[in-house]
Amino acid sequence: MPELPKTYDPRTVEPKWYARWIDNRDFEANPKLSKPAFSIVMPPPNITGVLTLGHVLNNAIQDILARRARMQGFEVLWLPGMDHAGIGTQTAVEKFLLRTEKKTRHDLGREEFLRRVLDWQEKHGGIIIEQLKRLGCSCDWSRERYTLDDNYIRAVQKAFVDLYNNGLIYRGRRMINWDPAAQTALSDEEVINKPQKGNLYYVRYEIVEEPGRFLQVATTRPETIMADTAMAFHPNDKRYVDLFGKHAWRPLAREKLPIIADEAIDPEFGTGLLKVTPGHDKLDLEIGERHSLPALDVLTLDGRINCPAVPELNGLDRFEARKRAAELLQERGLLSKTELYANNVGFSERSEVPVEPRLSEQWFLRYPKTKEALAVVRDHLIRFFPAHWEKVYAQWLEKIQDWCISRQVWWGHRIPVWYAKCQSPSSKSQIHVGIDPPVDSENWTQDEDTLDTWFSSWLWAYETMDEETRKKFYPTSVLVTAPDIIFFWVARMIIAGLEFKPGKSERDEDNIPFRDVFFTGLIRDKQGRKMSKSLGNSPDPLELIGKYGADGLRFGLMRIAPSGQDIRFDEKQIEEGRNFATKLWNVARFRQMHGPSDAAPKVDNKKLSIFAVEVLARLNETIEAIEKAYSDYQFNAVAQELYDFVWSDYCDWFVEAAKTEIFSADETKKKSALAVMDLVLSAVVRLLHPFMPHITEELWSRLGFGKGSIQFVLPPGKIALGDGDLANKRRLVSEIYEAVQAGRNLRAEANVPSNKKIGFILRTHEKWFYNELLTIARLLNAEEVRLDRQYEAVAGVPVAVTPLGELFLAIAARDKTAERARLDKEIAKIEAEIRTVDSKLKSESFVERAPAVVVEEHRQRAKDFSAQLTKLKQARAALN
RNA sequence: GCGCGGUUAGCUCAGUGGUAGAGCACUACCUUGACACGGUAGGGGUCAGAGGUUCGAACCCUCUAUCGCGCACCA
Repeated sequence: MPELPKTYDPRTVEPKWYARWIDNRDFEANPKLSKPAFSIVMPPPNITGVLTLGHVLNNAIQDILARRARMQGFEVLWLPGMDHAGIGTQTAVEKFLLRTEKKTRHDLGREEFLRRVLDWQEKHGGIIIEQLKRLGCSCDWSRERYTLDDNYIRAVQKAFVDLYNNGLIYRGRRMINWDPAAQTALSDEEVINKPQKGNLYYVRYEIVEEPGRFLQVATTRPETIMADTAMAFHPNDKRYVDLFGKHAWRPLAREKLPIIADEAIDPEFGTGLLKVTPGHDKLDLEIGERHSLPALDVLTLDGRINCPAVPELNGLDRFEARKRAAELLQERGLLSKTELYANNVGFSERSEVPVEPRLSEQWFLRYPKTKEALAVVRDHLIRFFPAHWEKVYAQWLEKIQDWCISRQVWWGHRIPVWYAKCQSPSSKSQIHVGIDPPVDSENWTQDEDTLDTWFSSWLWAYETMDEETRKKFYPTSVLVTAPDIIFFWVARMIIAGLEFKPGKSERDEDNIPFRDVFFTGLIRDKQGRKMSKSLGNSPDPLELIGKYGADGLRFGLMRIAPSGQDIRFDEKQIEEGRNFATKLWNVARFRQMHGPSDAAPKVDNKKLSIFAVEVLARLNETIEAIEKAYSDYQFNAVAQELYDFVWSDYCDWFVEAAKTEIFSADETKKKSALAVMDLVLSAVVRLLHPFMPHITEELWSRLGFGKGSIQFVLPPGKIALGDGDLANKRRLVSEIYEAVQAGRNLRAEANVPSNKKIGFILRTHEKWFYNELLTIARLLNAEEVRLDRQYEAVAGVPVAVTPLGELFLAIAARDKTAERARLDKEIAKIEAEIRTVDSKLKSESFVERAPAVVVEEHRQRAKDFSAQLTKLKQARAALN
């Protein structure tokens, strides 16, 4: 067996193993096997996206779950894929065209533009898949899917057609969110409200029937005055009652406006008068419908004024026009005042421009199965982790509105609807809704629009699977996703599952898309800002992999990823992941230096050193803690448990203590210590494998723990330490370790260099640790630890009171002042402890009402402390 | 306005009623026969504030402050 290199080099090890796993088709799921199923569908990244830290976090978690399940004997399907990302991809290509050719998509025409998108996809598509492979993701790449696969397209169309035939999808002219930059309708979820500083303009409207009398109306949008079709006040508002039925002059594009009364008006706001603009405001449209007012549209699709009647404004951009309109009114004496005003404005999530409420003919979905969707989460057929997202989910479903699913975008799933070219108004067949075009297609034109990208992704959990796969792997075991798409995707997938029933029965539990949902946190930068391209604060994960290895990145990130909390990213933490990998590597290397490992180490409980008992007991505790953490999706806790066990319990304590046996001439003892190391190392690499797949596979192979891959080996179970004396042995070890720490502290306080071997004297009547003196000496870096029951130290020789006895440094007396100060500090510490414990014990209510165990614990502590204090005081008195 | 989450060491964060923790950073010593991407020791916290429940509160309850998120309102 070749010796391990001195440092671990992930750059050669990681790609080597990944290639081997792929060659062996280790990640491919076989639905024919009888092993229990475990499945995850990957939230499909955008086809032209590149890997971000968010993806790393999300996919590392999925990989951990998939790899752990594989080890546990599940048949695992982790199904990867990509999303066509309608608006996103189209916008990227449009920007590119404008920059390189100074052309818009309209210049090219639909067909040519789509060809260009495909070129773009050819060039930039799928990069992220290669990056995920570099991360070590164990996806079944043979099943990679795309939301524009032929089958998938048909499935999306079928969903549309079925919903249409069930009366759930309809076409209607309604107020929608219009994105003037992308020039498409958006769903409510794609609009983000942001507080904005603006002005409240007080505009004067003259009363037609009473020339010279003016009404004041407060508005934030004077540029839409030309679309006013009424003035309105609250019917109980006495100020305006006499005006009911009269008219006001519209100040721009002068027209007579009826003055009406409507309950929707808030008399407290502004002047209590509302200019009713049904074409540009949702509330106004409702008022307009109640009073049969016309809805005028004075904006173009790209957000300019379309009103030839006011040439000063016509053609101006909406924000330009707002200023100009205010000036015009000012010039005409119709603007009485302007106030600074903060209100919320809806922005397009994608284009980051304010959306325009707009009356438009679009396709809508009346959500089905909303009650059932609420129930499956409320009744925990689907469990959310962390659970508080259940409430957010429920609130969304309770207030749900119809979903505007059509987009004026070319890249995507074309709406499967055709309109007859020559319509005979009475004919019912002027619309054709179907997966296939009408037979006489030359007489029909297909709807120009495409479907909201989420209308395709909501089928992702099962339309990515064929019949056989679905039978085995649907519903999926768990979905791992970021909470910002809980409405966009998670909720809609649940609805789709319940509505389309892809499961093996009609029952909800067979049709829900997943059983658990784990919501990750969002990764922020060190200042707490969201990572974004424009801020440039998002590190390139590939660069991090280059510096720290994929395993280092994964482990470092997982250790700081608290469940459901946002994560503040700091590269230091990835460095720690890398350092941990190196630590593991080196402690394995240490084992390997002492001969070949035993794949099936046998340990005899009776022959184990007490230090071995301790480390194995800690391993058992760690295994238990890890299992609990996994069941709650507490990945950071799993990582932390492993980190602490490996670094502290195993490396710092056990390996150091075991060196006594490893370097001893006693072959039996040496073998026993090496067997314990094999036991621990073999367990540790298996426990770590889901987090750090490459290095653990390398060590598994190098140390020869098994012939095959570590991927399919059962995780370690707890080791039987059925020794009735276990607790006692563990107590002895902790007393030894405590004494060692006290002794090391003595050395340091006395300025003895770390590498200098020095003598210790232990004054004690205890005998039980005689056999461990060599180990104690090694841990203290002592040349010897001499036992002396009667030892009388010269005043000023440093001493520590330990559970084993009083431990003296075998050096000449120190400067008495320094030693006094040191002891005084120790005494003060102990006295403080005693005060705390005593005050509790003196309290009658504590002694009476606290559990007996707790009281007894406190009594024991008080006893120990005062014994320690007595000895410290004696040492202190000797210095006087 | 409603709802959710956070506030613990200089920093990033663990900690579900009984002795306040880790890593980083800092200080000192150390290249000791796995590891300087390392070892040993040390300093550093009235657990945001106030009140309550309890024998006992970082932890449970109420209120306040503050930061973040979601929803609603938005003339």
